[in-house]
Amino acid sequence: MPTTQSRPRNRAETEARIISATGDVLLRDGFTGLNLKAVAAEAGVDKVLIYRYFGRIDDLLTAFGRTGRFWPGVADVIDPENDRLMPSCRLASFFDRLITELRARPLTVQILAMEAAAPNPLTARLDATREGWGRDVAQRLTEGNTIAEDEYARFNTAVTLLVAGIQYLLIRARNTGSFSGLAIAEDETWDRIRGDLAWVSEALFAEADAAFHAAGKSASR
Amino acid sequence: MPTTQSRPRNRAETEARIISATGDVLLRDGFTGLNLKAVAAEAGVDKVLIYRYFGRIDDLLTAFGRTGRFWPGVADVIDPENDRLMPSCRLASFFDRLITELRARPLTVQILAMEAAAPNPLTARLDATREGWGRDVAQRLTEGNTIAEDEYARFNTAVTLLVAGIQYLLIRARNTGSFSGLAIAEDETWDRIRGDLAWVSEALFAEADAAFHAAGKSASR
DNA sequence: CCCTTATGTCACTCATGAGTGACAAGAATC
DNA sequence: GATTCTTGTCACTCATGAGTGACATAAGGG
Repeated sequence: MPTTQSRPRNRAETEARIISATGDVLLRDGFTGLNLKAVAAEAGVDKVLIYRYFGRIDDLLTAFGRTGRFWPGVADVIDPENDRLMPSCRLASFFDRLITELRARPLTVQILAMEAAAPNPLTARLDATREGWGRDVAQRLTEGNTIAEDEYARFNTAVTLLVAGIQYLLIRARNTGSFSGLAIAEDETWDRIRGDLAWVSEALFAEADAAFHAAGKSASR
Repeated sequence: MPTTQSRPRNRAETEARIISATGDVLLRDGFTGLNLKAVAAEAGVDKVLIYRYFGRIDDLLTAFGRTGRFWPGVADVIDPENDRLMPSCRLASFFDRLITELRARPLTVQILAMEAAAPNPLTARLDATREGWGRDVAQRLTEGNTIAEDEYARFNTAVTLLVAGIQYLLIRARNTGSFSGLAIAEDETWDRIRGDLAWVSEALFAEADAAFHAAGKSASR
């Protein structure tokens, strides 16, 4: 509970405190504990200022959504050597990086959980950011390789389902230690998942890898 | 709003009405709209009776959880011809049936969404039901086939992730029309997903299928 | 130094939902 | 028919969170 006595008047700083407090509350109490009173208390600021500066609570969420880059960028999840890797390695590296990025963003996982419960202005922001992300990623993962049209669609579905599965397990890991026998709260489990996904990637891309080799490009990382 | 005038006094029926109303509210308004007042109104019954007959709201959820078989049984998701099918077909049939079963249970999907938001007595029930389900299913899918120890673990992770992905997409489909380009609210999309998962199953089980053929068993459905 | 405005504080209303106590009226029992 | 228990109704309290109006004071401009 920060002192409210000696702080000089400063709208910009107060706004920043409110935004920051929003993230802190979300992180600490989850989206179920996110409300104006809690944010005001966390920021050491009167409720009224939130209304004055941001409008209603939805607008605060919108403003909060604008401040952070919650979703990892395409560059963050694509291997820097992507172009030289064979398809399965590209995909394995993508899963590896996606897991790392999302596990490093507990706030993002909270927003994902929020989104799963019910969409709102904040999750809409995340949704918009993610718009096209899937397509861009898929493009980076497959570009330069000869993959048949229908195979591409199947590949897309498979990757989407696996990405969805990763998100879901991360959401569940906030509250649950074990999912279907996987200790999803443990780092070691996620290391194992990374490894297993590398195997899945190979299985999914067996043909594409063969074609890649036949084309005489370099194959391993 | 049912009439409260002429209904004869009957505790058993009233309890049944309350339980039933719980499911109706959950289905209609989602778990965010589930509260005592709404349940009482839906049942056309006074709030007090819920306290009297069930105790607090958590106990109502527990009672509600006891009444229904929300999670599909192992037999519902395993092909009747499972033993004669090759591994990839077993898995494909499992995905097919799981999707069918879960899509036919909107209430279950609501409870899954609840569980993702925050565990409670009702979701605990679902969780307990599901306890061992994954193991049993995996056993049925692989029994009689020679699968190496480490390959089994990888297989397990892959299936868990895909099942998690299916659950997540179903949860999201309550509120969102499109996820990563997939129109998850449409029946046709789910038909396509079933087909694509059959392909994924083949890719994951290529080796096991080969071993199955080598053992001279019948191969197709 | 005074006045205006922006910043911050306080004290409320309104709505909602959990939970409780007291009372009214059937239904069975004697 | 009077008594008693159960079922159902009504009228509240308590807690919480959204949202608003009125006031106080710091800061800067004239």
